[in-house]
Amino acid sequence: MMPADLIRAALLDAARELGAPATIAPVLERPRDPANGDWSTNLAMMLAKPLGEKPRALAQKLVDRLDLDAAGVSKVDIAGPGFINFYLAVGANARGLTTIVAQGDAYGRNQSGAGERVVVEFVSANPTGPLHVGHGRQAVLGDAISALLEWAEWSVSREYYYNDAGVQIQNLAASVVVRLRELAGHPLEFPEGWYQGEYVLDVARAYIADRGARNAQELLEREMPPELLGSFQNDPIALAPAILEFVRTHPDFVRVAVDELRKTQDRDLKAFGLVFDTYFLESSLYAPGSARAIAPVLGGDASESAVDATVRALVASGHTYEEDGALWLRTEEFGDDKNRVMRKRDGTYTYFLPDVAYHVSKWGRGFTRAINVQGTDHHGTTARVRAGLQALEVGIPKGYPEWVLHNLVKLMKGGEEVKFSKRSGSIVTLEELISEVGRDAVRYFFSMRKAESELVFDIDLARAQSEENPVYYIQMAHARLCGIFRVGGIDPASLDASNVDFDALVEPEERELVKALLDFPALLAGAAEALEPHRIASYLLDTAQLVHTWYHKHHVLDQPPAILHSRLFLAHASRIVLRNGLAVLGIAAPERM
RNA sequence: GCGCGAGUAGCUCAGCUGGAUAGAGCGUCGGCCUCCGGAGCCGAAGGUCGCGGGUUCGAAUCCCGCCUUGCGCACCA
Repeated sequence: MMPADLIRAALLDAARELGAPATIAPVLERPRDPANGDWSTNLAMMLAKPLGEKPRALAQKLVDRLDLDAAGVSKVDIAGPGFINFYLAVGANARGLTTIVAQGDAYGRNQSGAGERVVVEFVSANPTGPLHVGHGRQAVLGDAISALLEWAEWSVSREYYYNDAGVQIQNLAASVVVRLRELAGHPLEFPEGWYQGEYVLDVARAYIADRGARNAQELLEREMPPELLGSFQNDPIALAPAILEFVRTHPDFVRVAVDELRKTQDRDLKAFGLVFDTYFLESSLYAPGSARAIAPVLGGDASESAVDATVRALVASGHTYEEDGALWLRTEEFGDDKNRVMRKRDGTYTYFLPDVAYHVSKWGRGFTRAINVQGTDHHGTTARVRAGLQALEVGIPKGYPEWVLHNLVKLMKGGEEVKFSKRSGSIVTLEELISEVGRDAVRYFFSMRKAESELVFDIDLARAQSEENPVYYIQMAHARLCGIFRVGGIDPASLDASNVDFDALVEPEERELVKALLDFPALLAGAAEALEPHRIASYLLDTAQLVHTWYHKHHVLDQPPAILHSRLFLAHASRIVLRNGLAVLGIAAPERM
C-alpha cells in the first residue's frame, strides 16, 4: 500500500468515529505549493456542515484520532479554512520508486477496463482524396485515446469507416473520366462539386493500367460511349449527366478509384505509424447477406442487407410513419430536435440510415462501448444516431455511442491562413506536414491540446522552432537520463532496490520529481476516463522540466555510494515514466539524440 | 432564431471535475558552459480568468442572464 492509501484509510476510520456517514470517501490531493505538504485533504470542510462543527475544530478532532505511523507521515498540520496537510518522511515517499522500477514498461497501467471490448472509430475520411492536416489531428487523437484505453485494460479495436457508397464517390469517379479525357488530349472543365486534385490524374493512370490499355485514348475509344469523348465540345454541363451515367453503370470503375485512394491513405497512415484493426466499408451495409452480423440483435432474415434489416426493425418497432411518400422515424421521441427521413420519396435511403445500421453492427459485433472521434461539424448527427439506436429498442444503452468531437485545425504559413479544400484541389496533406516537421512533432502538437479547442498550426513556426519544440525537450530529458547510464557504464537492469537508501533523496528537486513520477498512474487513469490525451502531453512536459532541473543541479556519477545508488534509481524510474508516457502518445523515446 | 463548443499573460494554450498566492511554452529583457549532453539551466517583466448577478467556508471551474466568436440546424453526404 502506498502512503496515500494508508492516510485515506486512517481518515475514514477517524471520520466514522466522529459519526460521519458511512458513504464518505476522503479525497487526497496534491497541494499546489509543496510547502503545504505532500498530501492534503478537505475532509474537515466537507464534514463541517453535516456534523455541525466548525471546520478547523473538526480538523483537530480528526487529527487527534489519526494513526499514521505506518504511512510514514512525519508531520500533520491544519491550515487555512480547515485543510489537513500531511508531510511524508523522505524515504516513505521515495520508496514508491520501487514500484516503478519493478513494473517497468507496465508502470501506469490499471485494470478499470477489465477486458471489456471497445471500438474506437476515427479518421474515417471519404476515399475521395489524400489525408489532410485535419485528418492528422483526428488520427493522433484517436490513436492516443485507443492507447489510453489499452493502458486501462480495455480490449480496443481501431476502426476506419469508409463512406464509399454516396454521391461523392460518383463525383470522384466522374472526375477521373475528366482526367482521362485530359490525358487523351480532350480537356474539359470540371463541373461544380467534382474533384480537381492532381491525385485524380494518378487514379486515371491506375485505371488505364488496370484495364490493360496502352493509353487514355485507347481506353476511351474502347470502353466509353462516343458522346463521352466529345473531343469537339467542351461543355461540362451538357456532358456531366452522361459521365455520371457511365460511372453509375460501371462499378469496376468506381472500385478502381476507391482502391487507389485507399492505397494513398494507407501510405499516409503508415508514415504515421498508425495501424487499424478494421476497415469498414459503408457499401458493405447494402450487400445482400450483410444483415447476418446484426441478425442476433435485430432478428429477421440474415440474407437481406443490413440497411434493409434496420429499416424493417425500425418499422416493426412502431416509431415510423409515412409522409409525402417518404418514410420517417420519430427520433423526437428519443431526444432529437426533429424527426428524420430514412427513405426518400425516390426510394433511396438517406445517410442517416446506414449510420444507424453501422452502429447496430458495432453493437452486434460485441462492442459494449463505442467511441467516435470526429470533427465538431458532426455534432448535429449525434442526437439522431443515438435516437435511431434507441428506437430499435434492443437494449443498446442511451449513451451509445460516445463522441469525442475535435475542433478544426487552422493552418498558418507565412503569417496567413492556408485555406484547404479538396474540391478546389488546394490541399495541405498530412504527408507534407509529416515530412516537414517530423512524425514525433506532429503527434505531439496534435495531442497537446484538448479536442474542443481550435488548433492553430503554424507551419513556419513548427519548422523554424523545431529545436525549441516541446517534443524534443521531452525526448532530450529521456536521452540525458540514458546518458548517465551510458557514461557510467551501468546497466539499469542491475539496480537493486534493496541496496538503495531512499532517505538520501532529500533535495527539493528530487522530492518534487519523485512525487510527479508517483502521480503518473492516477494521471493516466484520469486521462483514460476523460478520453483526454492532452493531459499526458502536459504531464510529460512538466515532468521533463523537473528532470532537466534536477539533472542540471545535482550530479549522479561523481557522488558517494549512498547518494549515487539512490540517484541512479531515481534516474531509472524517471526514464521509465517518460518512456511510458511517450509510448501512449505514439512518440519515440530515443536513448540518444 | 434554435442547438453544441470556445472566450485565461503580447501569441498559442494548460488549469487534475469546487480548494490555499491562477500556471507552462513561445516572444521580450537580464544572467550561467574546465562540470553525467548548453537540443540545457536560473531570474525578471507581463492577468478585471469576456461582462453582470447567484450558490458557499471557498468559484477560472457549478447555476441564471447578456456580449463576442466557431460549427451545426435537407427527402446532401
